[in-house]
This record gives sequence, structure tokens and C-alpha cells, in this order.
Amino acid sequence: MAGVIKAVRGTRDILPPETALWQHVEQACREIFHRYGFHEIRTPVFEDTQLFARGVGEETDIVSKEMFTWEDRPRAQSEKAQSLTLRPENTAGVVRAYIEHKLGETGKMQKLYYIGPQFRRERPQKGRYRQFYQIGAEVLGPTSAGSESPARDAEIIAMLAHLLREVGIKEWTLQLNSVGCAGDRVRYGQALREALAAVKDKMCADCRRRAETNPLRVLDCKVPEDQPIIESLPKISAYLDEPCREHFNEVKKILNHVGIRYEINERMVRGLDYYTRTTFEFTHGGLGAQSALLGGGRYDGLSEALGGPKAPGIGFALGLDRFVLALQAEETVGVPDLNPVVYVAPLGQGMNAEAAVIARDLRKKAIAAELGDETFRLKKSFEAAERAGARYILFVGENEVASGQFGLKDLKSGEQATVAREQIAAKLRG
RNA sequence: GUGGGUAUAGUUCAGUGGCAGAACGCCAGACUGUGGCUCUGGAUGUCGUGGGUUCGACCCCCACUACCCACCCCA
Repeated sequence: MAGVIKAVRGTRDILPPETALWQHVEQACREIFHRYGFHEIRTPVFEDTQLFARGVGEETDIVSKEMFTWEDRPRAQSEKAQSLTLRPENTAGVVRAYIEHKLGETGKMQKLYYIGPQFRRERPQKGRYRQFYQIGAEVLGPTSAGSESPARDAEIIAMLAHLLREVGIKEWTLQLNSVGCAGDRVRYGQALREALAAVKDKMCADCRRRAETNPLRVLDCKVPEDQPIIESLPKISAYLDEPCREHFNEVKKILNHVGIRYEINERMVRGLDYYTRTTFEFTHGGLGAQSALLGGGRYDGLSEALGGPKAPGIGFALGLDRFVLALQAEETVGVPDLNPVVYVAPLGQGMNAEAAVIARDLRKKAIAAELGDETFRLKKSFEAAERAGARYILFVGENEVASGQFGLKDLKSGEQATVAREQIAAKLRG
């Protein structure tokens, strides 16, 4: 076939039966979020490019080289074209909406969650796509509403542990860190740079480069020979100011009390500029190199950076694509059964019409029924029922219609029954 | 953006410089009222795309594209 059109690079179709797993995760999230007081927000898939430049950070990899950006057509000749971007993440959009609708004026703390596609122009890989799906939640509000409290950090993390258990993912690790406030990070970056100047020549090529461009990234290096050197570098914890240190201690104290296991990872560096204080990441072993299942942290200055009021916040995003991969790796997951309960088999000439009525009645009674096409061959009916994945087969033939008694067979146990028309639904439920 | 690997039937994969293959699946029949067995027959396809070498290329060479793995980065 000439000129077949295929899904573009990094995008994919998610087909049944895998979509059942996606629904399973989405439903579990909605259910758990609701219990923790979160409500859904839906923001646009594209935004003004400036939102991400200012929110996520001009210098981040995401903004500097991974965004799908284009120029809109100018509304008038005198106007400049607006630069638009497919959202590479959703936190900036949520905070934009918070500011735009003056949600802070309610005085309440906002607890919002979202589910939707995000877009980054990266090289595709296992667990990484150009259109990928995130589920995330954000808590933000005026300081007076308590949004800055370490209790919120711990609550979010506890909710995630709860969620993972509910969904069926057991093999996870929680990494925790505090990156302090903006001032702390500048001082720490400076200290790192100075410390690296003395030792970077002994390190790998990547690290020598990072020492100049982004010293925090050196901490992420996995080269074995570099590990002793990295261990000897200054630690972020030594550069936190007193309020940040206090805040972090409180988060840890609550987590300990609630019984959530975590590892402090002072080398965990997150690539979005808006993070302050608490940052965390849940990882999973079954994901290959892209082991981060979900990640998040506090962003106390984001609202102000976007021209809004002071509105401390904390949130996370989980990668739905990776969640499903992890779920598949865990094996023990109960996938919802989407198969029809019964296959309605028209048997003999002119039975389609009769079968259609019976199938409709069953469906009205909330029974998932698959309707077959009339055939004379019993074997074909069985094969079709099997293929449809049905548990039962119901025969609709001349004899049945005449007598009002229908043959019903359990394909799993082989058990057979003759059932009056009105009793079919009840029998199938029982 | 960089490196490595892969691309043959619906699927999983063999294969050889000279007629395109297996298994499973699919379709039909034996076989029109309780199957799942068996037997018989059938179709599987621009061998990823475009060039080149050659009498001849699915095979060798080049380019491209896509996918996979890893780096980078992130969810």
C-alpha cells in the first residue's frame, strides 16, 4: 500500500485490552483523590509560551529544547503573533488558572487534580513518549490557609503511598530531599562549583561538562569511579536556612509517624526550576532506565513568578504510561474483566430479529451481551462465543422461540440449563 | 541532540546473490441443534522506504524513516 499514514514519532495508540488497565489506574486515582479532598481541574492543552518560559524556567531542558512551539496567526495586522506551546507539564497551567480566576481570594486552600496528555519533544524510549499522559495533583492557596505547612507535604506523600497500594504497585521506593529556597540553591550551587573546580579533572567527561553548565547535575552521575568524589562534595542539607531546615524536619517527623518508609537522597535533583524545599520521587524497578514513576515537590514561589499573589503550593505528577508498565511488571494486578457475560446465538433461519430483542432486554437489565449473527452450525456459535470471550452462550432457535424456553450453557463449567425468557437475566446474575 | 541494535504473513520468528518459508492465528469444507478433537483444502506478503552494485538483490553497499535499548533529561 502506498502512502500509508502512521502515528507520528513518539505518539502511539493505546488499544484494548490495555485501555482497561488505564481506566483502572484513572478510576483508582479519582477515587483516592476524592477521599483526600481533591477536585478535578481541566486546563487547555496549549498555552502562551511565556507561561512555561517563566514557570518552568527558561534554562531547563524542557523549555530550552523539548517544547512543541508555534506562532499563532496575528489577530490584526498591527499585532504581533502570539507564541503558543503544547503543555510539557500541567503545574504551570494549574497555577495560571488559580491566578486568573482569583482562587486565592476565596481564602480557601485549593486541592486540584488533573488527568491528561502532555507533550515533550524528546527521543522516544521505553516509558518515554512525545505525547505522554500525566495524572497530577496540586495544593495551593494563601499562606493563611495553611498551604505552606509541612503537613501538606506529608499528606500528599501519604496519599501517594495509599494510591500505589490501592492500584496494586508494591515494589516502589520513595526518595526524599529538600532543595531549600531560592537563596539556598544559589549558595549551594556556588559552593558546588567551587568544590568541583578542584576535582573535576578526575571525573568523567559528562561531569566535567556539567561542572560548568549545571553543577547540580553532577550529583546524578552514575559512573562508579566518580562516586567517591561525589560523596565528598558539599551537601545541600548544610546550605538550608533555618526555616527550610525546620520545615523539612517536620515533614520527616510526620512521615515517620504515619509509617511511610523513605530514603533521604541528597543527590536527587529535579529539572524544573520552580521546586523549593521538599522534593520527592517514587521509583520502580520494572521500568528500565526511566525508573521514575512519579515525582513532585513544593513550589512556594511559582505563583509570584507568574505575576500572581503569594500562594505556596506542593504537587506531583505521575506518568500514566510508566504506571501501566509498572503494573504489568507486577503481575499480581486484577484487571477489570471487560468481556461480555453472555453471547446471544441466533440459531437457524430468521432468528436474528428475535435474538436482537433478547439481547436488548438483557442489556437493559445491565447485562453485557454480545449479539451473534444467525447460523445453522452449532459449532460456529460456540466458536463465536469463545472468541467474544463470553462466559455463557444463549441459544435463540425456532424451538426456543416456540416454547419460550431457552438453552443456556456455561462455557466454563459446561453446565447447561433451560430457562424461561423472563428468567434469563436473573439466571445470569445468579 | 548522541551512541548501539532491529525492520520478512495478522502474530512470533526462520531463511538464501537465482520460484518467499514454518508455527500459531485466519477462511472454507467434512459437519444444520450442545462445540472445544480430528482430517482436507485455501489466502497469507510491494521481504520498512528510496537509491546503488549486479545478468539477477529479501540478501551486498548508501541514504532515509520507524521501532527497541542506552546517554541526556524527565513522569
